Amino acid sequence: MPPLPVTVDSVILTVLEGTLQVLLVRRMDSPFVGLWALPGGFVRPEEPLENAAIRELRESTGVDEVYLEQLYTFGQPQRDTRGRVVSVAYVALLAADRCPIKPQRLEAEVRWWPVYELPELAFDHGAMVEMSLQRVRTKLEYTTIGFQLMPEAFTMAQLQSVYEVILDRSLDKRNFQRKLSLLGLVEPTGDVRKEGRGRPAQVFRFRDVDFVHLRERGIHVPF
Amino acid sequence: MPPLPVTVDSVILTVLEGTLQVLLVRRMDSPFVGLWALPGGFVRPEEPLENAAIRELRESTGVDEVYLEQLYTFGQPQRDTRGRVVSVAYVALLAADRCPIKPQRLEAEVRWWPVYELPELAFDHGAMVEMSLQRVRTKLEYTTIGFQLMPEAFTMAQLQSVYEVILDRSLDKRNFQRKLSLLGLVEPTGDVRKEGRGRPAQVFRFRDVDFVHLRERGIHVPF
DNA sequence: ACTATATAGTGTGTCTATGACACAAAAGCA
DNA sequence: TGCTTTTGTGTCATAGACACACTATATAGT
Repeated sequence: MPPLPVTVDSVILTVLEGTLQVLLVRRMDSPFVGLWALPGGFVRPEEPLENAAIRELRESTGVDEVYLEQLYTFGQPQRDTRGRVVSVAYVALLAADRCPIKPQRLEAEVRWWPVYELPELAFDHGAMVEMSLQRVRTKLEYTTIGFQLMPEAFTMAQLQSVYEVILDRSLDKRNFQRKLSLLGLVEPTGDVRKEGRGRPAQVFRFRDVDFVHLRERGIHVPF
Repeated sequence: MPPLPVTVDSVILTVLEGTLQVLLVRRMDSPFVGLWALPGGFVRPEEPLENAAIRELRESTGVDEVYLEQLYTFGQPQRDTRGRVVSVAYVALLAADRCPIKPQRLEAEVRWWPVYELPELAFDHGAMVEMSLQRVRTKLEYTTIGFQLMPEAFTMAQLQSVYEVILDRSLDKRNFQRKLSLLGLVEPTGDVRKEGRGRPAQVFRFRDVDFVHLRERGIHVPF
């Protein structure tokens, strides 16, 4: 049976400027020249799939050591107009403060796009982004992946805002905090943070909590 | 970039004789000659991945039109000793009464194996089965995939037994029925079924309920 | 310094879901 | 007829979910 070209494509998400954003690169080659696409590329002969995703991630963002999860494999014969290519899609979550790519000008070749205002995407990359959003929203409810998007130290308001941005709805402050302290996932560092006006906020960090425990404890995190 | 051979492998599950069983085929060729493996094969050049899974399913069981879901893509370079092969794994759920393959003698080349008493498996197929069990157990809690394993008409005891077999624990009869009727997923056909001794049981069928509703309604089905 | 404004922090009450639990009804069999 | 097997049914106690409003502490402007 003839072998098939295999690529990886990564949906790299971050929360920046109060919205969920995805990293896109502008295509320089045919097909879809000039359109925006997910960063990705061919898998090398002796390279594990995940390593390929990590490599592409490093090439496009300069970062590794991020949360990375396989999303789905897209294999429709017509998804690439040049010929059949099978693509294994990954989702990566990146804390904004660890990311060297700044919110950029519209002319740039690599930039963050708010997921609710995406341009037309090449290939089936729109479907990949859609699926990644569903996955992240769902996992936000029974895992701690949300933490991947936070800096080491943060305030409750920041954390809640990340949840709200991803879930695309507002949450009740008191219920949010109650739940979180009930879970014992965070602890105060002792510091407070003054950000312009308003009462200073306590600063928290994450405690090392086993990722899996949440589901085992039957805990649901949409507040 | 050199292309890679791509295969699909299917974890085909059913509930038979009171246990969850998976369909395995005995390997005739190298490597792993004589070991048991998941049914699978190479993806054809113009064939969508899912179609390849359906084709293999039909070839090994004689059935199509089953619940089929992509599980994960396995791409470690060393997973096949002959050379690198990327495998897209699928999970299929098959109602026992729709399946022509009967529980078979040990010598057969294709047979059901109880998932808790598996032989050594070829390649990384053991990991695939493990992952499929986790997936199915999880989805049992917030979707209606369990229904895929039932015949059209069934009793409450049968339905509960399927849930118990998959979750590998016993459930409370009253709580199970309360939840189920609360969800409005089943309706009595009006018939009763006499099975040997004991009071006859009401027969139910599934109502057409949108698959997605369960999660939207925040419903949890572990009883 | 006083006031206006902005943000942080905190508790209660209601409702619904969950889980534990036991006995009567209807059939077959001896 | 009575013994066995399987079905069918309700309550209560507990925990989690959700809705909801005011006080505390800082800055900015006058």
